[in-house]
Amino acid sequence: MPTTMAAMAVKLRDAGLRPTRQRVAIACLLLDGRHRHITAENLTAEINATGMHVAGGTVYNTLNQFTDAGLLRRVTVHNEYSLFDTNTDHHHHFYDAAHDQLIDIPADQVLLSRLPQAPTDHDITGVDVVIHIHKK
Amino acid sequence: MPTTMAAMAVKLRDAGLRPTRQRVAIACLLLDGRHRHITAENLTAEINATGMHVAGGTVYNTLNQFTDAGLLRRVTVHNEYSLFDTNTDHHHHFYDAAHDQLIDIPADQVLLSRLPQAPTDHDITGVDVVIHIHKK
DNA sequence: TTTCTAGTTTGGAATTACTCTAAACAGCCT
DNA sequence: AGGCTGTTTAGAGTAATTCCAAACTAGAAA
Repeated sequence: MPTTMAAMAVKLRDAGLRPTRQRVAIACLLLDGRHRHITAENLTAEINATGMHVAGGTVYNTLNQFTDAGLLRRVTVHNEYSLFDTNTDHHHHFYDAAHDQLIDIPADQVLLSRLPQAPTDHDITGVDVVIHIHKK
Repeated sequence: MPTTMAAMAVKLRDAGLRPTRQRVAIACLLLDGRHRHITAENLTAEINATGMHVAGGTVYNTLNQFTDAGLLRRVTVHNEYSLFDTNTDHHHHFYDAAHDQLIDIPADQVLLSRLPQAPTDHDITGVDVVIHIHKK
């Protein structure tokens, strides 16, 4: 399964995003099928490691655009900085605050057998379960 | 059930916090038994409304100290600013991102009938369920 | 009651994550 | 190639929060 730049360009176009050099580069790093959690800072470092340069603002814009397009998922476990999950399938998270570490939980390992009714005139758009853990 | 300053001083002392003027004032506003969600900015406005003044840094420090002492609970639904919940009992939340609105869900309205095992050497310290909703 | 001290508050500066802006640039259609 | 429109860029700007060193205070002790 070669994740070529051409394949990424197609993926971006399908998502309604013009495949620019920067977006393709970031897509190659993030949308290769591997499941990871990444920050803007973290991503910038990876881009730099490949020898190329992308402006800070563009990194933020791109992460937001990918998220809006459904290519990434924003994970909210603390309010210090944004975390993006390359796994957009339905799943949940363990979070160890002491080590600021996030671990995926497959959707089938959490069973919500009772959910409340959404408030009047509202639809449920998603259910996030965060299980806080602490090292013994 | 009068929520006197003296009662608040006792509550603070029990929590291991020296009952200073500022902390008692904030406790009177937040720890009176009412369930609410509040931000630092919001709290500052309320303090000002009573005619007293508390430095910005102290508001933040106090909210953090109350949270560490278990008198408040930090709610993480976005990463723009911190939200504190005066309800420290186990419960969950509806969150409407479009209106940045948070609504409590009593614990018994969510039934988690299957939970994953915590990673090796880790304990589960809490389970947060956030149900994202959107106005029709 | 005065004194002492450790803990607290203060205002302002510093930090941090992120957004905005206006000018340069690059896809892509023709 | 030409040109329109969307994108990138560097740097300035913003907003929430923390840090700092000096002034203050609660509470213990004298």
